[in-house]
Amino acid sequence: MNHFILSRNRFRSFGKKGLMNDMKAGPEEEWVKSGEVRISDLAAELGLTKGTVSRALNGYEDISKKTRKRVMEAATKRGYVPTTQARRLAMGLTETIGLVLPPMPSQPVNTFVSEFINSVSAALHLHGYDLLVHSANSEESEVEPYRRLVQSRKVDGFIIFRTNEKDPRVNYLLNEGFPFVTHGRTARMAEHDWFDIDGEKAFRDATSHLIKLGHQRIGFVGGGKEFFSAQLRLKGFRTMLEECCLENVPSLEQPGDLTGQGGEIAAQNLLKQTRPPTAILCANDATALGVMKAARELGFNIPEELSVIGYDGIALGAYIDPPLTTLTFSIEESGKEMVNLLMRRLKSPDLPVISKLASAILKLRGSEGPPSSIQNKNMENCL
Amino acid sequence: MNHFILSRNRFRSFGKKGLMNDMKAGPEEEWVKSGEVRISDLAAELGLTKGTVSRALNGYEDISKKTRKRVMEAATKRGYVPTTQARRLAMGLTETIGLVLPPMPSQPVNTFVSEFINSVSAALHLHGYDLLVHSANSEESEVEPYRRLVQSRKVDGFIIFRTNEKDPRVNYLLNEGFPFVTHGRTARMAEHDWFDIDGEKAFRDATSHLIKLGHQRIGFVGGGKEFFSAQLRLKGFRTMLEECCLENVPSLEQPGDLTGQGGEIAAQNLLKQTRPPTAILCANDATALGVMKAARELGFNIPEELSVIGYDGIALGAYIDPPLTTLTFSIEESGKEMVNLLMRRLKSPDLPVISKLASAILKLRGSEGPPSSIQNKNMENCL
DNA sequence: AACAATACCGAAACCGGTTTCGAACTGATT
DNA sequence: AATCAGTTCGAAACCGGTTTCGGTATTGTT
Repeated sequence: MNHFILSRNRFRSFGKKGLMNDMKAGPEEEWVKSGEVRISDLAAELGLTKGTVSRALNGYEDISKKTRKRVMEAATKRGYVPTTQARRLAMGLTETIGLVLPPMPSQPVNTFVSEFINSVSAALHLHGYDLLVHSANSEESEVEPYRRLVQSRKVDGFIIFRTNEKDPRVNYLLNEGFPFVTHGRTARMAEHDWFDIDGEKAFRDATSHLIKLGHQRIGFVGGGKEFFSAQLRLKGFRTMLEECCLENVPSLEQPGDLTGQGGEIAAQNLLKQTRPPTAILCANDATALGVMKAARELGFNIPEELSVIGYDGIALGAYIDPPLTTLTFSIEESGKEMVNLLMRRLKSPDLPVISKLASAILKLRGSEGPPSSIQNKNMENCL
Repeated sequence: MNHFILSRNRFRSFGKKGLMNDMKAGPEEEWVKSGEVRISDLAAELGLTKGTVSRALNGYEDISKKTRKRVMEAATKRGYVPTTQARRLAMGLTETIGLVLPPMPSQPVNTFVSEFINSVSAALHLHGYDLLVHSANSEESEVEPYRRLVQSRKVDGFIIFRTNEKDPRVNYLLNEGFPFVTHGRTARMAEHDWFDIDGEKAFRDATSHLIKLGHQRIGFVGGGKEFFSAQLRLKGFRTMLEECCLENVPSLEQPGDLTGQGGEIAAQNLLKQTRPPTAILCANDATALGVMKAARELGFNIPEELSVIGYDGIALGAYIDPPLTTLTFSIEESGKEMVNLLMRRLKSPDLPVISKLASAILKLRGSEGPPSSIQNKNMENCL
């Protein structure tokens, strides 16, 4: 009748830290909540040691079929689930990946972050890993959260996104030899795994599309110089201009900051020129929205008098007037691929660095079209 | 000279699980990475036991000032940081809160989730808690992720958002006696802590605003019936109509699904009526965007011929034409307050249930105005 | 039937901390 | 000098698992 041998820990109920009240309750009482069975309870109930139970549950070969069956059945019957903390401590790993949210713009406009978290978390789950999301405190250094997570051994690796060309987080983790994958390239991309969207190609495509429509004066609103991705987009723009023998006019390249406000300012600078561009390429959709707003206010009709193209593929772009043509990519794929890269790295830390480049596609929605007055002066030379 | 006594665990470097290569490296070598010092190392170095070191670091009273100072200094010098997993196992808590992302709409338009996660995570950090973000697998039951997290004891509590009136997650956790706080009310709100925005009042305000502008036929596009919040918004709308002696026309209340598409369909139903409304109130901004799109396509000028008001306060609303008037609230405050409620609950599980209601404010941006033909038939009776 | 090989399980160490208990030492009191 | 209370720390148990090692019991072989 040793059916209900209880370890004293049974009474450490959730968060209450063992207020052993009501200990007189009979052993047959149904006060057992899910997850309150320990491996030692199971072992005692079966007349085995916890080592044996553990091996039986984890598929060791030196357990007889009969015993294994007994153990498995008792485990499911009693609803035994191993305590994660204990298992992880014993195995010397955390099965947790850290993701530190970069400081948010005060007016966040795109849903990348939530979609990305969703996708990463789902992919991690397939590997038995958890996602720890940490927010960056703008008071302190950018690497501080990473340092804390590494030192307290809360995570086995990191997912980093929105990389800068010279990225302190990357420097720290490389120096520490700690596993991570970035979404976006960095100056040290040869030393770490990364996933990125081919923004250069994307902007070559977009530029080419505009040129084929007949545009010859194309403006560009960039992102912060610190973002590698923004530079690459600019590079794609320039490359295609050159390829098509179009002059690169410096005044048509405006800096931006990836926000709507930045787009407004940049658009004013562009459209108030004596010969304004007939099309504007924007480093992201938020910028494009700012550009469209400024264009409206300055009396430019889109797309008749001004074509606008963004980057990010935000869903909202489909609902504005005119719907925003944009470069879009799969966030879900990004998350999955990054998790694959990271899992590979965790399994075999000494494998050579690899990377993956995915492409964005141009989603035509209507904010671009042929310029009102087509002047094909130089076109024939090239196309 | 016992300065560098090393426990064998020193060599369990990150993820490699103790491949003790290079053990011949001299003790003076600088291969010690951050976070690789264990409490036993510290104890040996100081000629103390780990129990003593632990108590010294945790401020127990039975440690002499001299010893405490020695320990603290050695700890900072060697960069000792306790291993979280071990500490948590010993103390019987996880210091982790779970947040399960509900299934995402295919075209998410608002940034609530990322802002919310950011805010919750920051607030939790102040209390020494971590945020575990889990994504819901649409294949399985809604409560399954919660069950797993509870049983494997990965979290001490939950943050739940986007509640339904009858919410299986809430039922499960209440039954389990597991701590949680919801963002949004439920049918069992008397039994659990919750935080919510007063959507009813918000929609009374918005409706009142429209009525004062002269509108008498006001349409409403709701959210799914399962969402309590959507019902409350509808209730606010109806209440204010009644209060102002306006007839509640059933055909002016259209169901929606909180998406842009849903808004489009609902708007078509409303605007194709023989006497279309002069204003439409939408359960959220995504819906409002769909409504505006449909209105444009049907030739309604906004706000001259149709006023539109949304709810959520998405930043993008400021960049469309016309800028979307909306009801907005502080997501940061939501996160903070919810964390406060949850921390209180974790500290003293038996305290009575409390709740907090915050209010949304009407952010006028331009998508509403007086109706083109003002007929003040019934107004004088009420105002 | 004797012996080696194998299957199966218990015992114990371990992961890295926290916390309880009691012993040794200190200094003050009588 | 003996007693006593108060400091200060060591020893050991504990959290809940995993993994190594070795000892029986069983089986197979000649």
